Amino acid sequence: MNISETTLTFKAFSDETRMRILNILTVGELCVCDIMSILNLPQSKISRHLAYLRKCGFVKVRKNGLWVHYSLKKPRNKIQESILSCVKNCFNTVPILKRDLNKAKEAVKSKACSV
Amino acid sequence: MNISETTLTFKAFSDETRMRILNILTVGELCVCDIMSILNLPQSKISRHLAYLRKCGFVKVRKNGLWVHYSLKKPRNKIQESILSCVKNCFNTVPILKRDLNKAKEAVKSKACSV
DNA sequence: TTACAATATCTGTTTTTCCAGATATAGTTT
DNA sequence: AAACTATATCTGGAAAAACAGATATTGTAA
Repeated sequence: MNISETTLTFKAFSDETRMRILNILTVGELCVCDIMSILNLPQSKISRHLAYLRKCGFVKVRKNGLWVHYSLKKPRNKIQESILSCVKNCFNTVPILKRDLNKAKEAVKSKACSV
Repeated sequence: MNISETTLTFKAFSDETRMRILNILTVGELCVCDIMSILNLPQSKISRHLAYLRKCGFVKVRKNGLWVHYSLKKPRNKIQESILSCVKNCFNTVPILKRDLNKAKEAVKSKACSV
């Protein structure tokens, strides 16, 4: 574990859009269009930040036809692990993150039904 | 707790210099000259990042004559608290942070003796 | 094979962040 | 008060990151 890997981990969360994306991915796998509609942000913005998160190894991708599904990767080290558990425990104290999370749960639930 | 405060918390740790400063402050109060010699970085660089950390409420200042002593503030919310405990638990897996920490402990110890 | 839909990437621009070196400020000592 | 010391801030510039809108790519469906 080196220091630039460590700062990278924090950088992932130091942008509002990425923080919101990482937050909602804690409920499970989502496709880009889900993320767009949950966060209500333009597609190119979402895609750009997802590319960032992919590059620094925070999320993984599953392609299925036209859809690209994103989910959180298993944490690779203690720091990522500990920060992710922080996300899960603390972020419901931030209104917008809490709201996003509820929408995300609905999206995941309705998906499970339709299968 | 709002979201920009949250991203700010992560931004504090998303720069190598600031991460190293926050890391060594976990051992106790240090003055700017201590920090300079522990991290071996130019004074203006340290000062600039300390100003940043001051502004976003991570550190507090105690002036004593010519010296300015910095220490960590008590965490203001669950997120800061949880990240700081992450610092204390995880950062010894990062060689440079571990080394910094040992130097910092010496600095604090020798200070305690001279009083 | 044409049209469409989902996602990714490119473009040009603006904003933010970081830096080294210079200068300013404000206590201390002589 | 002059010289010195510790620290803070300013300057100008470089690099990185962000954005919206346009375009490209790649499956799918007609």
